[in-house]
Amino acid sequence: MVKIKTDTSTEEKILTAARKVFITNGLAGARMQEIANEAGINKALLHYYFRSKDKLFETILVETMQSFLPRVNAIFTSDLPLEEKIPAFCSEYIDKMLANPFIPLFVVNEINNQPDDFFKKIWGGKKPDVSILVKQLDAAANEKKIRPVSPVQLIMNIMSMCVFPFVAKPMFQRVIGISDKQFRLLMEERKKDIPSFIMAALRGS
Amino acid sequence: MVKIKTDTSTEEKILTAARKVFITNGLAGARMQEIANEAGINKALLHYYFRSKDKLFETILVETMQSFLPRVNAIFTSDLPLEEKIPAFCSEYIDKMLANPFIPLFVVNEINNQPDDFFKKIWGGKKPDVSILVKQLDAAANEKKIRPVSPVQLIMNIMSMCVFPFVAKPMFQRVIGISDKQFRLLMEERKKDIPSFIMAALRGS
DNA sequence: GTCTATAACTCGATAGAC
DNA sequence: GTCTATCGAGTTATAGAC
Repeated sequence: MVKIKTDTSTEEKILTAARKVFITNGLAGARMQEIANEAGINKALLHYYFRSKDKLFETILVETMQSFLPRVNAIFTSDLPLEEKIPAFCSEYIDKMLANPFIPLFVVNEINNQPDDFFKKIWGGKKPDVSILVKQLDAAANEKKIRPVSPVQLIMNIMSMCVFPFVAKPMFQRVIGISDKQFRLLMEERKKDIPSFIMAALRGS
Repeated sequence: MVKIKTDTSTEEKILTAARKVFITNGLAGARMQEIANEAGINKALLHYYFRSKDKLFETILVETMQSFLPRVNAIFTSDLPLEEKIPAFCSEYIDKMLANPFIPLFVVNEINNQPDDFFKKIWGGKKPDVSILVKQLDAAANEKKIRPVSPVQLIMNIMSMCVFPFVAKPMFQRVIGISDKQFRLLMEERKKDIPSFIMAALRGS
């Protein structure tokens, strides 16, 4: 009789615990002991399942990113018109981060610690294709639908407005004095506010 | 004869070294040995001047923020008109980060690790006053100079666009394929591009 | 104040019983 | 597969000579 894999297998318990600890503390800050406690097992078992701390970390990292990027990338490189693509992108991105609020900081740290390793693991050699967006912006500018705009600056602006509030959440919460719940509502609003802000900037003078 | 304090006193050497190591590696990633090497002294002296690693770190943190915030805050809470305030804010902010490119990531990590401690040390109880900006936006909207806009969303947008590119620099560099020098030029451009992007969004439909 | 030497401790990893 | 016990490398911190 084949053993049915359950969500509470030891391996799953370890992964769940490791996800939590690595994502909140980073690689250097995480402790194997803490992961073991969180999983309700002992340190030795961690090494039995995943040879080393580094290997366990890499597992979490790759798994996390692969749950995050594909859909966002698909929207970004699609041929949806700008007025649909930008809202779709923001909405998908913000939803993913609302569901996994610690990932942005985690990723930002990895990006800065081991950039080449990181992108090799995530993109596997080929990077996101921005050429479609560039063509769209050119075309829209030619038709006078928007003013001419640097694609690079635009990409930076969109990503910044979507991601940064999550990375700096504790600061914004203290400046404007809001709870976690209110923060979530604010981010929900931003799924619409960011696109309309951007479209206004693109059309404006 | 009174000893003149020079920039190369042992204490200064330690602070310079600690700044570099802590800012690039964070508290957990930093090694006292590395700081000692960087300063050209031995580990014992670090403890002689600053009792512990934590104390040394706190010194760096507070010093860093106090070199960073006052001018930015002054602009933010000034009564400059919007068309001047926003460019001044972006310009000052980006200049500071160009001069200290690792600070944004450093700060973002501190914000997330010990938010209450952090803001107590930095703001000492009172937080930045956003009321002036709120009034300015209201007034401008009443005079039909800009469309009505949520101050909170606007503040998030401005800060995000200024800070996030520094935090995610390695990613942007790889996506658009640029060197450190080109990145710097891009950020110089943004000192103008962000304000014009924002003003266009504020005026637009 | 500055150094060398080393104590005290943290933490990842392994050995070996069950 | 899972546990207890422990090793050993790496680090912070201190003792004590100069």
